[in-house]
Amino acid sequence: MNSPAHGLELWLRRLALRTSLDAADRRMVLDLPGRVERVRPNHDFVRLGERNGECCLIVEGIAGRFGQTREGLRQLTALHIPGDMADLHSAVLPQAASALSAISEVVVYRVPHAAMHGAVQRSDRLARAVWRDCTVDAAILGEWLTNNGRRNARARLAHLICEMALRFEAIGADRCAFTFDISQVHLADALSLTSVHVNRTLRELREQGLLMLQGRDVRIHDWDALAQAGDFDPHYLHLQREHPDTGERGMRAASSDFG
Amino acid sequence: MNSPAHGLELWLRRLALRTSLDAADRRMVLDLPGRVERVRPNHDFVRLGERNGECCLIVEGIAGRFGQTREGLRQLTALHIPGDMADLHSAVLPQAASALSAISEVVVYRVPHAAMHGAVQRSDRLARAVWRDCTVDAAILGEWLTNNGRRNARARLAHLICEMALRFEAIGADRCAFTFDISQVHLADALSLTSVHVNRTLRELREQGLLMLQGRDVRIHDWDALAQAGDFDPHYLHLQREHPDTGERGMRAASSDFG
DNA sequence: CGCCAGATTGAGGACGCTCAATTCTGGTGG
DNA sequence: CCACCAGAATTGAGCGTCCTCAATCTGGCG
Repeated sequence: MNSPAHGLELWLRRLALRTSLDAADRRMVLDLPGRVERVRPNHDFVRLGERNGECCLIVEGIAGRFGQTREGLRQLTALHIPGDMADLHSAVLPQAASALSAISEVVVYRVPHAAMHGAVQRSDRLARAVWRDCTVDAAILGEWLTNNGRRNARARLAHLICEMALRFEAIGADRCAFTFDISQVHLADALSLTSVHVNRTLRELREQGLLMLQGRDVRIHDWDALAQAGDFDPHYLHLQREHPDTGERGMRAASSDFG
Repeated sequence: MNSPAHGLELWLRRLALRTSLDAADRRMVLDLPGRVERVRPNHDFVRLGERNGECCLIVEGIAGRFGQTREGLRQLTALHIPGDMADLHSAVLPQAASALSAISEVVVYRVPHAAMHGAVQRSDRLARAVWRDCTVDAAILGEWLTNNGRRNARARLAHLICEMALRFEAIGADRCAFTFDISQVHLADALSLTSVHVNRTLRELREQGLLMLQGRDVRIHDWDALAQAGDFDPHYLHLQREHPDTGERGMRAASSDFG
């Protein structure tokens, strides 16, 4: 349904969130060339170790970055939704250290590195915004490490759902009722759990009246309780235009007036 | 012992690993202004949520980036050694999403963001190298997530030791005999384990003749076996000047002729 | 000599895993 | 319209890795 143009708009909106870009900057982003590609679920569109010459903008669907052990155990190290430039870092580090794979049916828009570098060289503001976007991905990664390493299954799952809710909200969805096209196996890969345990934990959250996840649809019944259960502080997502410059964080277990 | 100048040299060497920087670029890096600060073990030098105006180059000692849960459980999301620009990303995202803390006695060199931006604006090559350095940190973070999420304690510990060995080697140490000034509590924080379990696992590796970790000194007796035990593939560290452009990775369980 | 942080060891418990069977769901073709 | 199928979700039973809670030991230092 979504077009590459819409994907670029979503990305631009995020870039512009904390940097003031002028009309020329915006044009450059929206005019980024590329080619559209449709990827079936569970198919890689960036293979491990391959040197690739494009950044992949997610236009539609959910994509994941996978790490893997010798024994074949998989770990999702990132989940990407429309408007995410999934391997922006490949612009400066073309040798992929992890694979990108479609989780649902995905549409990507492949933007040549050369075009990306061209845009970034022509505008310092844009360069900074792009670099920052990379940095936000790293901040999310750090939060995932803390989440998976130091919280139990229930909190972990709640935390991930909260994160995805806010990220979907930022691209126009309803925070408490959105489509999240992912299987329990993939949730397990993201959370360093097994799908069996994800299933039981999901049931627990459902029975406690916090959320429902049926088929592709998430419905959050009690945002505050879910954020509390997930020990969720949305700061790391850097979704707000401006931070209250108080030095206070104070948004632990984000209350529902966030945003 | 180390001077800020030496720290900057180490950092520059890494920047220059994959980008050809000219004399002017090198000068700009080596002339980066800043102020030296000594930090005692277990003291934060970048506090959570505080907006800070400098990037911290580690000149001496070991520093760590910490995440934390509501209950106070801590997770190390990065370990930094001399020559690391520990919070380079703060140049574009000043609101710290995690704290930086000294693990051993640490000397940092605080470089004002303004100086960093100035250098980066004056040279596209430098801009790209700096952005890439940020990206390598993210690649390491991703590997940590996979490591902690999908490997058992023994492999996890072996993997981390291998990583640190190569990173120390890159700044002049001996891969198989180096000083790693860190407590078992901090190792546990890095590996998402408890210190008790780190202790037992360390003993196991010692009894199997793989390594010795006494006091601050690591001695690796059998590199190949340790890399095998840790399922260690050094690619993600991006320490080599050039990658064999074959598309083959082939360095799983890095053999000792790496580097 | 006393103190303290860190390392070490023991015993018991729990959270999440493994293996396996069963049910549900949506899509396909007859 | 139904039979069929594959993939996903669900549930059960038993188990193991790692955690918790101590207690003890060690080495450096005032």
